[in-house]
Amino acid sequence: MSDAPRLRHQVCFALYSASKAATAVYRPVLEDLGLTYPQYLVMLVLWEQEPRSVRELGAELGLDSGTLSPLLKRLEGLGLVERRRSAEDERRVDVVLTEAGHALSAKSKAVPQRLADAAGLSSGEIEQLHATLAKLTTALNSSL
Amino acid sequence: MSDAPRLRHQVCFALYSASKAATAVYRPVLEDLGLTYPQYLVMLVLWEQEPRSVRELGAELGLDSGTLSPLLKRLEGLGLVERRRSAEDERRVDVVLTEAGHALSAKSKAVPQRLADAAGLSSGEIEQLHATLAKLTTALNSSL
DNA sequence: GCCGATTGAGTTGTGCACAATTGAATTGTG
DNA sequence: CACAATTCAATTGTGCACAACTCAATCGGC
Repeated sequence: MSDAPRLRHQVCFALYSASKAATAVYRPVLEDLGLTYPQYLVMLVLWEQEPRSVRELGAELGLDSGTLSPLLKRLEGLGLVERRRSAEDERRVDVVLTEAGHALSAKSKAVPQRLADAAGLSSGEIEQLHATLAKLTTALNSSL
Repeated sequence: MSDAPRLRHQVCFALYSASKAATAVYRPVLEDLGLTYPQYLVMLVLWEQEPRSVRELGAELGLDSGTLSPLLKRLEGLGLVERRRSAEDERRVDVVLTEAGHALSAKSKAVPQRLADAAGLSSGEIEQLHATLAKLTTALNSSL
């Protein structure tokens, strides 16, 4: 007993819980779009800029091909993206949005507000949280 | 392009990234203990108090039986816990630590320090982050 | 130009997360 | 007491995360 680390005192558990809670809030909203949360993240990157290689998507999101390959296959199955071998470098696969993929962008605009509404934090707190998380993530990733 | 939500501006992505980075820092440390991160969380709960029913573990961790049942089966396979039907209520399964499970507690004491070392945040920032995350998680979960 | 090293995407295998369902045990109400 | 409703754990199915590996394309040094 006793001097073992306590669950409620652990920042790692607070992060884990908050992250799960956030995706749980998004889940029903994204379900209306026909997307899972990681699929939504991929679409966010593509809505910013396309085409993107699998490699670039992985760098943005911190995911490897073992995660992205099947995920992109599902997005392609949904008719939202297309994959094609890059002409300049035959190792690369470029991912581009289909017309349906572009169209979904409009329907997605209301998504982030959902989290803000449910968060119960002031915009100042949100901003500070965001900054601290960014700093933390950078430090943790660079310690590996 | 345009007014689509941007990945880097999303708090949900900051949470997702930070949570993944934290478990990545823990992974090699926990590997020395023979545990995955969710298995470590379950052990944390049991080190605080046992026995715990599957239901109670799920309530503490926010996980359902679909996640816990196979996870506990693996912990049992490792010889760290035992499961047995509760005497008072035959629906419940009580999870108890084995001797090896108790012994692992001592080796786990150094684990949380690893994250603190890698975090690059002051203890004040950590504390504030923890408080904000707790508040956020409560608000998000109660909005469901 | 050749060849070893590296890079990029995909596959396989393990484990977590969650929805939906099953089936047994218990509870509540008539 | 009876029995419908609820609770609890387990199972099934889908999808994400990551390690380890394969294989082809490219790059670098000579």
